[in-house]
Amino acid sequence: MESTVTATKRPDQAECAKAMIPVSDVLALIGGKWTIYVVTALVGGPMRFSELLRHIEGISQKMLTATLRDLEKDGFVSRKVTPSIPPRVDYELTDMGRELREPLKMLSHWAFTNRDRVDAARLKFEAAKLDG
Amino acid sequence: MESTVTATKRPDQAECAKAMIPVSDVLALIGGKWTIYVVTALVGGPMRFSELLRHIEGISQKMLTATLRDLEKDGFVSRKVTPSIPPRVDYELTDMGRELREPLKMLSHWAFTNRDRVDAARLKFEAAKLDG
DNA sequence: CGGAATCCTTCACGATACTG
DNA sequence: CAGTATCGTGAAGGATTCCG
Repeated sequence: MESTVTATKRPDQAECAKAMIPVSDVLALIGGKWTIYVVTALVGGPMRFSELLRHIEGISQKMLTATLRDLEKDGFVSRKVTPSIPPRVDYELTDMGRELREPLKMLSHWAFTNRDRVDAARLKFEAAKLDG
Repeated sequence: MESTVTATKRPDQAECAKAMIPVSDVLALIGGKWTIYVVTALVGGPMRFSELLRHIEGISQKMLTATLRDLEKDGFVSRKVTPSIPPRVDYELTDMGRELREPLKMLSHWAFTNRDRVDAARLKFEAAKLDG
């Protein structure tokens, strides 16, 4: 079956090269400074604009608006306006938005299990720099 | 055992809120414009600086240097100098760098299976904007 | 309340030139 | 060959003000 496979084949090279472009794309989609914070906040259910603003510490109203617009544009969140006085706008994750959680969980798991390795590498790098 | 658990608990909220910070960190680590290109190029094995420069289309030597420095600082790639004439520098993924492929594969898989959904959402968003 | 508009700062990135 | 140094640009993000 696999008698012709050589040890030097390295199929991952070409394979990953193709996959690289969409990865770059999705990174552009969720790579914004506040994107994952907004997505994560909405995982628990729909939220109003002002709720998000209070819930996500440090975000400005401008960036919240921009992030929500981008997420809406790409189909990750839906926007429902209730024309009352005062107006009410609810944001909610779409099905696709919720499915984002899977790859995000992978990333968070990786990040959590590797954070001290990264820290150690940084200290080592600093030390090596001082030694010359 | 779990008689006190209510239906409105939504454990994902708090759970994700904690995981959010490291996700944001790792996104900052690999969020650079060229980072995944460099990592992907190195998946096939060690490479010299000039090889990477030729292999990664469009990258400048400044950005390649900067990206490699960042990756080295965080422990994703190792740098081996051979003081010959002309000098030779080889870059290679560390174990941790190789482990990055798993979450990256998740992202690429997600991106690939969802790219037309994103496109559709964008068209719909554009159309809705024109309708007013 | 939920934005839009404006101004300003920072910084990532690109192009080019120079060096051990 | 493998960088460093310098300059310039645009986009991202922050603070503030105004509006329906």
